[in-house]
Amino acid sequence: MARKRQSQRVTSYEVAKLAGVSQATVSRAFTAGAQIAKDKKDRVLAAAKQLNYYPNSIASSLASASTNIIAVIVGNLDNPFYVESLHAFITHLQASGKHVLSFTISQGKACDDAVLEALKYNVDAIIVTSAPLSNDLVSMTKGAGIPILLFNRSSDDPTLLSVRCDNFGGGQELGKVIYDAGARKVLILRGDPQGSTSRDRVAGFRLAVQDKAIEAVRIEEIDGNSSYDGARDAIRERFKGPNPTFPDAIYAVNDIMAIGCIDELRERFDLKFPEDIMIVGFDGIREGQLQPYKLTTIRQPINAMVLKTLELLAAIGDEEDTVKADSCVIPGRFFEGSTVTQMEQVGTKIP
Amino acid sequence: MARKRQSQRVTSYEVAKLAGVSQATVSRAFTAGAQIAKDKKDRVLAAAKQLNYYPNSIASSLASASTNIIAVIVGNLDNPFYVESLHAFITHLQASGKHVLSFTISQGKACDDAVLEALKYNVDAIIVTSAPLSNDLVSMTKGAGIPILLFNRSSDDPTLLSVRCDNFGGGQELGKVIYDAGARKVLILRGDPQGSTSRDRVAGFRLAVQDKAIEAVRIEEIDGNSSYDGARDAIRERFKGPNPTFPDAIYAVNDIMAIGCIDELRERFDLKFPEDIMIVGFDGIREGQLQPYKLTTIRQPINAMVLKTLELLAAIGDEEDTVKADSCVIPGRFFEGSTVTQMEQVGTKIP
DNA sequence: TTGTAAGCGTTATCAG
DNA sequence: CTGATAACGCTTACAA
Repeated sequence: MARKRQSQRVTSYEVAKLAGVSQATVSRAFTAGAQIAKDKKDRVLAAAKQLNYYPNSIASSLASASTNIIAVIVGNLDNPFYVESLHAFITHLQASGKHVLSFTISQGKACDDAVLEALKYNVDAIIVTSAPLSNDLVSMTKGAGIPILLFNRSSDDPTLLSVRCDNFGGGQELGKVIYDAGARKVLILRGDPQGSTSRDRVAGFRLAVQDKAIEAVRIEEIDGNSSYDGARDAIRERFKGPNPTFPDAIYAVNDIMAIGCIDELRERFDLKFPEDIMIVGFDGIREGQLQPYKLTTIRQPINAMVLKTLELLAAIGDEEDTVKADSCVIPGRFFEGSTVTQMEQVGTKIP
Repeated sequence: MARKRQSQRVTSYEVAKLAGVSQATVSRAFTAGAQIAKDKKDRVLAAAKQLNYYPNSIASSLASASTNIIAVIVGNLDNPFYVESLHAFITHLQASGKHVLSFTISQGKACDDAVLEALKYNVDAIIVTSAPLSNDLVSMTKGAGIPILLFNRSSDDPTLLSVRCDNFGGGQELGKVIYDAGARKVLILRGDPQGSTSRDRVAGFRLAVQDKAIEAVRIEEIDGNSSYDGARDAIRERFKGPNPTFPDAIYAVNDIMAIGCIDELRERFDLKFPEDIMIVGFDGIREGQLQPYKLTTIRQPINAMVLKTLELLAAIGDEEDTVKADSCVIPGRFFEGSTVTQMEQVGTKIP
């Protein structure tokens, strides 16, 4: 049964032979914390270096339980927030010797295919950022014993762990700020109307405004597709026609849409922020802090969120069920840019 | 030799039993284009669905030659260009049933560790974007028979395939544009002084300017670290002190530095572009086209570059050596923003 | 077209 | 602490 050798890759057997030990000993030499005498280890490592040997992680994945691969499914790399998140995941996982298998999902599509692929590769965990997930797949991952974690989104399924920013609380904070600044006519730019994130951010905002509202506040909501272009389109549509009237403030549920708003309103109407309109966003992406924007926003603590996620992952590994979902909502931090100001100074173009 | 079963994952043996066929037949049922009778295949697939079976890619990777995993090593996700590139790689590879194992490298560090990790996982190929690579590692990948491709950078090692934009040509084009606009005093903001990319872009620019130069052009070069912050720092340092004099034009060898320049000069000196200073960048990242910038630049054809890269990969798979490196330099396209104008209209603050 | 069985290169168990 | 050896779940020659 001759079989063509698929590559010239050195195996632990060859190292073992050269070092004069068993293959098992070679394996131990490359396993941190394994029981092995120092001299043997040195001998093995020397032989390995001489032969240019490095362990075959695929073989080790097959033989052991774990691949050291984490699947990260990113919904939408057009939104810098997800880029920064992916970046953080790669960096932190790399630091702890794990690897990231990245998937992207086109807007609006379910991430079922990606999850299935991840399952095939026996990944240690699946992290889903912002994309819907079918119940079938969730149960398959459970069957496979592979943890799924949601990042920056929640789910109706309470058994699914999720790490996210306190979207409701952040929305509230922005609502207060906007109300206190004197805005009484507010336009909200929603993201994905299906998504929990947008919903919570809007709900928090509305609650804060209503709590405060001795004076009535008129709120209008439109959809901005969670994207720069979507926001520009929505704004263009909303303020088309001659002599549009503008609100006192705009609340975009994420920064990238806020930037889209600003660009569109500057370009078409030469509006000034905050003099003509106030605007706030949510996320704290870097673009929002570029000099022409200096956007007032809630900064999501991406690093803390990522670390929390990895912590949860570790916890799941240890004990099956002691994981409490409560602690997985992390507060964002208000960031004062220069797109909100006291209403006295605001000269809106409203008749 | 009892051994604890590591998971409840269904194997092809169980499917085989249920379907009343051999395990090999199950394997064939899941292999596209395999020789198998339709009725058997249907039977197998039905059994698989019933048991929630899906193939184990790790096992298949071990048994076969290929993992269907491509390692993509990204130097610097702070630069949106690399983000867009990574995005394109993930998208296109996903479309052809491959997977992306992502690595990032901290600024200035070699990507040797990442390459070694990739080798351990027996990836089908390694794509390196912008990070230095030691010769040892290159020879190791050769030994392992794993192709390495450079993306957006070249190397002294002529055996290394590389796909990149025509940096020299793009630099030339920008040089012409700047000269023709009337600039005679130019500040160049370099990126990584070691890197081929920055070097070629500068060389092309200088050549074009010298070719044209009936009038002498004064060129000064400073380093911007290829980053937004680096550019701001460099500009701040360069124009510190009272009454600085400004050049006619700035050539930042990438867009993200150009944006940094603009922000810094706007914030500190309230300069207008192009009225006070002209500026051009290179890359064509989305940020450069935001309304406050509208940066004149050379747009790198990321998609074409990525497709070319994957094409090369496929070619390497087929025939070992027929790959010609010539065709791997792809021209960029000049994009006219609004940061260059005829010098008559330029009123610099130079005494 | 199908089944049999020998790898693929590790890890993990167990006996020494 | 070390070595022998059985998995791990698949692919693939080869025989039927």
